[in-house]
Parts: sequence; structure tokens; C-alpha cells
Amino acid sequence: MNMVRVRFAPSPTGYLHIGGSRTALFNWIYACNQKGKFVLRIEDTDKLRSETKYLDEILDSLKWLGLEWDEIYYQSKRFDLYREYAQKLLEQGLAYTEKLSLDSDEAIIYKVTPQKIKIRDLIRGEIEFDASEIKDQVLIKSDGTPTYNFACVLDDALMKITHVIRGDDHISNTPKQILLYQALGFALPEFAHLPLILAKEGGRLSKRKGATAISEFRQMGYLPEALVNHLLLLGWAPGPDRQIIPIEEAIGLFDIKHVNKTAAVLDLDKLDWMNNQYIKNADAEKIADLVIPLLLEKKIIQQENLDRAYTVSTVKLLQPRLTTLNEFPERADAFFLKEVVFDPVAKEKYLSRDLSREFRLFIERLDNLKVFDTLSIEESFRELIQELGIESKALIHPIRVALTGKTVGPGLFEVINHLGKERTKERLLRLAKGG
RNA sequence: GACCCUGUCGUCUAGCCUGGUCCAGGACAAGAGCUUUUCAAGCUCUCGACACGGGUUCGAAUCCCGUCAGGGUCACCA
Repeated sequence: MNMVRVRFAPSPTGYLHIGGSRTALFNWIYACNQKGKFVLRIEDTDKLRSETKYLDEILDSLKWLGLEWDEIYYQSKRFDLYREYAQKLLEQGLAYTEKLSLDSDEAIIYKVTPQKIKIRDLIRGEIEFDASEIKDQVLIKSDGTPTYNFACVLDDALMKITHVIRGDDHISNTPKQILLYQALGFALPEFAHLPLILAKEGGRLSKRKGATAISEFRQMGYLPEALVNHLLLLGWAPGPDRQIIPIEEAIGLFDIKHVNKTAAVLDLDKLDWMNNQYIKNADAEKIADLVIPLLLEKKIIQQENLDRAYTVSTVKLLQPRLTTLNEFPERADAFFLKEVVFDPVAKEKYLSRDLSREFRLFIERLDNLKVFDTLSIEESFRELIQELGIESKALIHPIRVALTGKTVGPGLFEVINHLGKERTKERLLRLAKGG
């Protein structure tokens, strides 16, 4: 059995989005599963529309997703090859030339002969086409560049691609390509056509309709693992009730024959849920690495006085509460900034009443603590409210707002413990004075 | 329009190949509750689907046909 070789063939005429990356992912995971090779082929034959910024973005996105390739090729460097093979077909009488206009150069066109063409598709089974419905195919355009179908077939054959795994939208290209394989005398690869990802509003993904760039998801604070996991579940299921599945495990379980035939819509709510799951379960050190640049960018911390250990423990406090990484700076600001940034509504609601006495009494208790940890802090607080004969809520909420400026966040005693005695006292005292 | 693909909860899906164990299972979302110190997380529960019509069969989500619906492709773009 030959080694499995698959390819992902993006065209650098736009960013890598959900659709493309899903195709890349399924190719990559199939290669991993089969211990084969994942080839990246840049289809940059359209010189006008291809741009290096798109190429860079595609490569960056693939790397970010963890879809590393084994080999990379550029079609723009293989033009001679395409012409050479087209010339052969011409000599064999399988193709002819034609001028677009009097002053243009000749294009090379493949002559289609009527016949039935059967496609064997790993996902869909057999599909039959009638070649009499297919027009003669241009191989080399009058500008000397190859057409997509010709370059694609030649490259797939020459690069020894064993499995062509691509989007559903290529099904109707397949009979044309099969004709070219036959004309060129190459063996057919296996085909597998993945269902498309549709826009929420229906129809194809487009710039206007949900074709969010992978780089955008990255900027929004999604973890690549979460995105990959979610993409994988679009069209494939690891089992009856598995949702979170580590990629290493997915590689082992992946089976192309069990890929769905039906188009899917990207569920952003589920992606959010999944991202939270991945953040929550990730190593805090790793999350800290990702979040520190955001803190620096928002000027919440400065490079000079970055306290990594403290940042990591702050991450631990907030991890289960994060849907995206980007939420971290705002949620965590009170732990880093000198001055608390108050939510005006929260301040009005919980701090408009004079709590000087209660705050002072609490500070007294904190001062008397032998050990300053979450449990002791809570005990001392419970004693206090018992003494004052009030409900815990009546004091917990105001203190939380006083310390963090917010009504939401981690448990109060954890917050106090994390902030430390001095900062807690200072923040409470300041408000106690002001009344 | 022609040709092709596809139709299970709002969404992602399991089940379909190898009919009965499915008055259809899980997850997200929504709603309710538990916990409680807010927000999350967690746990429990509720809502909610086999597109429709005909066959075949003792029996169909599962097999066949038709209808309808959605999608894709019909370039010297990729």
C-alpha cells in the first residue's frame, strides 16, 4: 500500500476562513491518522489576484491552528511544467489550440469526448456524470498560464497525491479532472468531498456572510484547540456523546468514511462554550502567556514590573469565567491597577450607603488574623456579620465593589486573599473615610 | 434553466450501511431549579426533530419511488 499523501491547496487571493481551514483540518487529520504526508500547495496562478499578504496570513493561520505541512509547493513556479504537458496532449491530438481574438496568443484546449464518468467518493459513494454535458476544457490560457483544473490534476498526479479531500463545491469539477487524468495517463486518486459550511442566513460563506478569518478568531481571543475541536465536530462525530476531544485522540479515531454528507452551519454559541471549556482546563501558565500581551497592550501592567507568578494566580482565579481570552484584562484590572475602576451603576447600588463602621470593623478582624488565607478570612467575616446581626450579602456585595469596582467576579474571600491584606485595607479605608 | 449533492430538535450531531433494543440518544442555545457571596463553572430537570406523500415489510428514522425544500456547479477565477 502506497503512503497516503493528501494536500490542501489554497489560493492566496483571500484570507483563510472557516471553510478553508476545515478542509485543511480534515486533510491534515486524515494524513495523521494514516501516518501519511500533508502537502500544502499554493495555487497562485492568478497573478493579479494573488497577494503575499494573503499567503502570509494563510500560512500563519495554519500554523496557529497546528496544521503543519510536510511539503509546500507554489504553482506559479511550475508554469513550464504545465505547458510541457499541455504540449504533449496537443501532439497526441487530444487537445487543440484556439485564439481568443486575432491579436491574442493561442490557448490550448482539451477535446472532451462524450462518455459516462463515474466518481467513487469516499464520503458519498458513486456519482455519475455524462461528459456530453461538459464543454471542451481550456488547459493553458492565452496568457500562457494554466487553468485551475489542469494545474490541479497535473500537480495532484505529479505530487503523488493519493487522496483528494476537498469541499463539496468541487464535485462538478471532478468529472472534468478525471478526463484529464485519463488523457495524461495517470492513475486516479481517491476522492472525498466534504460537505460545505453554510452561512447562518443560508447559502455559501462569504465576506458578508460568516466567512470569518481564522486570524479574526485569534484576535477575538479564541484558543486554536477550541476552534479545531469545533471545526472537527462540523461533519464528524467521535462518538455518540463526545464533544470535547483532544486532537491527539481525534487523530486516532478519525475515519473519513464517517464524515457527514450534510452541510453544516457554524454555531458560534457552541464555539464560545467550547472555548470556555478549553480555557478552564488549560494550564494557567499557558493562559498567562497568552494574556500578558493583552495586559501590556491595555496598559494594565508594564513590562518593567511584570509579576509573572502573581499573574498566573490571577489567571487561575478567572479561568473558569472566561469565554474568550480578551475578556481577561477588563475582568482582572482590579488585581493589577493601583486605582480601582468603578462600574458607576455598581458603586451607586452598593456604596451609596455609609458603611464606614462595618468596613473598619472588618479591617480590625483582618488585622487580628493569625493566618491570612481564604478560609480564615471567611471565618472572620462570618463572625462579624453574626455580631452585627446582618445578612452576609449586605456586606459581601459592597466589599466586592469596593475592592474590584464590579459586582461580578470570583468569590469575595478569594479576592481578598489574592489582593492581600494591605491592598484590601487601603481600598476599604479609602471608602470608609469618604463615607 | 441544466446537471449534481443533501434533507433527524433553533444549531452541531448519534442512530441509517447490517430494518425491531428509538413513543429517537448526546451537546450548544433557551427556560426552571439546586448550590450560594455576585458572575461563571458544576449538578438536576423542562422545552424541542426523523421534510412530506406513497410503497416494500408482521414491523421503517433506517430499504425503494415521487414531491417539496436547501445547497453546489455550469469561466481563458480558483
